[in-house]
Parts: sequence; structure tokens; C-alpha cells
Amino acid sequence: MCYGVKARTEMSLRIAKSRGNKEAAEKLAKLLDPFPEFDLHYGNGFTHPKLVVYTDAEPREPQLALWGLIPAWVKDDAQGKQMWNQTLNARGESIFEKPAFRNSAQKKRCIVFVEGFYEHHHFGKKTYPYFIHLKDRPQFALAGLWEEWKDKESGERKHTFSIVTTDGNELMKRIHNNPKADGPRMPVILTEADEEKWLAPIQNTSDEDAIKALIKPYPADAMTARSVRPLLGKEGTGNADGASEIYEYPELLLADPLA
DNA sequence: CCAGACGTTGTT
DNA sequence: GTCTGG
DNA sequence: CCAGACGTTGTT
DNA sequence: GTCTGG
Repeated sequence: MCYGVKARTEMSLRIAKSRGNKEAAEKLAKLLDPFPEFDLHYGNGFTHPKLVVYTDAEPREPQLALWGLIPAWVKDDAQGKQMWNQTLNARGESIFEKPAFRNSAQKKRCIVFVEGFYEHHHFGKKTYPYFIHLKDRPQFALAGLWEEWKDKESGERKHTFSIVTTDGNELMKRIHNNPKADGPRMPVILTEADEEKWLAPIQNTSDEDAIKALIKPYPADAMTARSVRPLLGKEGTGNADGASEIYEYPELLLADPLA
């Protein structure tokens, strides 16, 4: 789920300025300075990009965190690397129970602003990448969990995060059709009003229920998608500008899942 | 009691 | 760290 | 998860 | 088709 996301530097800076203040945006600009202007950040278990997150600890302060949550109890770097390949996503249904996520679900939630995300559609014997985004908002927040992990050997501290998933809506059902699936999934997309609710502290069970109520599919009619060039491989556009540009596949036009 | 796991994704 | 399985 | 490989022979 | 590597 969420093969990758689009989160350009320009967008991140714009959000930092509107959420926080000028200083926050300037600080972020320095952190992002060596960042290339990519249209795709992979989240596929082999590439672990750093993205800008806003945490419940400091909701107005942009921070960089590594995609792939490492629980605080992980004992060494090797175990951490093994773990983060499996914590790019967190199933919304179980975040309050799973050992890897429950501490974060309770008191370390975050949001990640993206312009859209990528998923593969299976048709015939091939897979076709799609870029999925909202019709009426240039960017939006995904619900995430974060954690801070300290490497006892090197003393290094790592901030990591995971994106919370939920059932796929009607749009995702048509695109996200991998042959080995239990059912289509999608990231939890938050409305502007829900962004602050997701970051609000939990002090009792009704607060917790309020958080759980946010974990639900986003309305399909508010979303749209387009096929794009292959992301990986010889022809892959990968981490490059233009990865999210529309690209029509002739064979798909006959049986476009979105038609 | 100790050892080992701790996680997600995936159709027609 | 904490739970489960043996 | 997707992309790519998928094999053997021969000396120093 | 199925496994491995990224």
C-alpha cells in the first residue's frame, strides 16, 4: 500500500509557512536544501525516504522523519532495518493493539502532507502505475504514527514514521487489484478539520474513540487518478520530475479501470 | 520459565 | 518493552 | 511491493 | 512459473 508518494519541496515549504511561521519555513528550507525536486518518493521496502511530518509533540513544527517506523524497543540497527521494511504502513484496525504501533497510536501520531500517492494496477499480465490525488485540494494530510529510536551503540537518534491504512474505497477497488490481495486498501486521508483531531492528545477512552473514528476511507468521488509512466526498471521515471504526469497505455484504453 | 516475535502489502 | 508459544 | 533473472563451460 | 534482489 502506498508504493510511493509525491511531496515536492516547494509544497513542503508552502505548507510549513501556512501551518507554522516564517522561521519554521526557513528552518525547513535548510533541512530540505540538499533535497532534489522529485515527483516520487518510494515507500517500497527498499528505499526509505525522509519526508516532512508534523507530530502531536509539535504540531506546527516541520520535522524530517524516515519512512518505516522503528519501535522504541528495537535493540540494534540490524533489527531496526529488518523491522522498518514491514512498518511502512500500519493497519488502522489494529494500531492500538500491535506491539510495534500501540505506543505510537496512543501518544505519537503525526501527519504527512502529500500531493498524491502511487499504486499499481494489474491488467493482463502487467502492472501499470497510477497517480492518485484529490480533485479539489493540491495537497492533503495522511494519518501517520511516529517514533523515536536510539541506537545504543552509536548514540544516534532516528525519527521514523508509518502511514496508517484503512479499507479501500470504490476508486481504490478499481485500481488496487493485485492478484494476491485480501482486499483493496488505502492510506487514511484526513480532511483539513480532521488534521488537528488526529494530533490531539488522548486522555481518556472517548479521546481514543475520536481518533479511531478518523480511520476510515476517504470518499471516492473526491478523488481521481491517472496512469503514469513506469516508475521502476529500464524505462522507469522513478525519483524524477514528471513521474506523476499522465501517460496513456493503449492497451489500457480498451479496458481502463477508471473509465 | 525462556525464546522469539513484534509487520504490511497483495485479482481477474 | 511486552506478549505468546513451547 | 515490483523488476529481473532463470545457466554452463573453462584455468590460474 | 517462481524465486531473488532491490
